[in-house]
Amino acid sequence: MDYNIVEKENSLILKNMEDFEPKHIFECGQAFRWHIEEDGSYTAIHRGKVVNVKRKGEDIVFLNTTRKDFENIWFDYFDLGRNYSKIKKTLSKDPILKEAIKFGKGIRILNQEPFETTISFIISANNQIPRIKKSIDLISKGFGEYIGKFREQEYYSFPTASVLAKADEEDLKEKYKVGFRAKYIVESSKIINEGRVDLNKLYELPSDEAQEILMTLPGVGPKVSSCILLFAFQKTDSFPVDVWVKRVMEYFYFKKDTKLKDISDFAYEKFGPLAGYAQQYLFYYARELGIGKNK
DNA sequence: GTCCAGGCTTTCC
DNA sequence: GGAAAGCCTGGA
Repeated sequence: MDYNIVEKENSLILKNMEDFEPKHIFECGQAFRWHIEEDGSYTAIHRGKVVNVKRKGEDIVFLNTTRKDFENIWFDYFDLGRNYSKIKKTLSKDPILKEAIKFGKGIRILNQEPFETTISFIISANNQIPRIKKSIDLISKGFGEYIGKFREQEYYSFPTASVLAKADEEDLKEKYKVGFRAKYIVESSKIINEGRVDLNKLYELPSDEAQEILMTLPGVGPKVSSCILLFAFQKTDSFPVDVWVKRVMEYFYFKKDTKLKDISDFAYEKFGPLAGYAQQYLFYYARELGIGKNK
């Protein structure tokens, strides 16, 4: 995408950023490692760096970073090489997506780290967002490395597979609040650490083959693997169906109770390689409006 | 092979 | 008391 970047003392400013809304990006459920500040800005952590982003009029302001880190890390993380106006234009041909996009027009799909994303979405199963965030923060603090402070808040990296492979299940369960998912976390970390599943290989594979491999990990089923594919591997044809997406799809498209597999098949037929983006707009829309909750 | 019920930790509403 | 970004197991 084309954008104008301006450097000031300790900040970078991206001028006229229409397709970038920090609230939409961080609160559309794709990421858990962010902190909302009192001024409404968001502080995120990725690849050992901490950045703060905020909308200011037509611009987006990045704090606590450098031009070099922006180019090497944040450009990719925020998916700035992609033209979201074009994606939204295509999806808006569908009247329901058109409405959904109005609510989440500043959504971008982040490119997150594979291992962290895998464990995070194992934790997400049958769980609630505040608690998911809490567990991930505790795990980072307990097993990760100290990175630095920003506005009195300390930030830690997410641990590696070799570290989590040695974690104690009872500890994870009780002190880190992951409950029954503890054994999935340790077992999956072991499998990845020993190279029985090579996450880096998944970038090159088509979505269905990559999904099959991910689903050999304990705690990883259809929904969790779809999230990992979409949020870490840029498999944008992946369409995770959670309770919210199920509700919103049934409410608008099917008008009846529908099986998860039928919903994701339908979405792939309808949206093809843009299915993943469609899912994010629909998810945000459904949650913001509480669609289908009282039926 | 597919489908489905029940169980799972704990928090939040 | 029920639901929560579901998965696993066992049985039909």
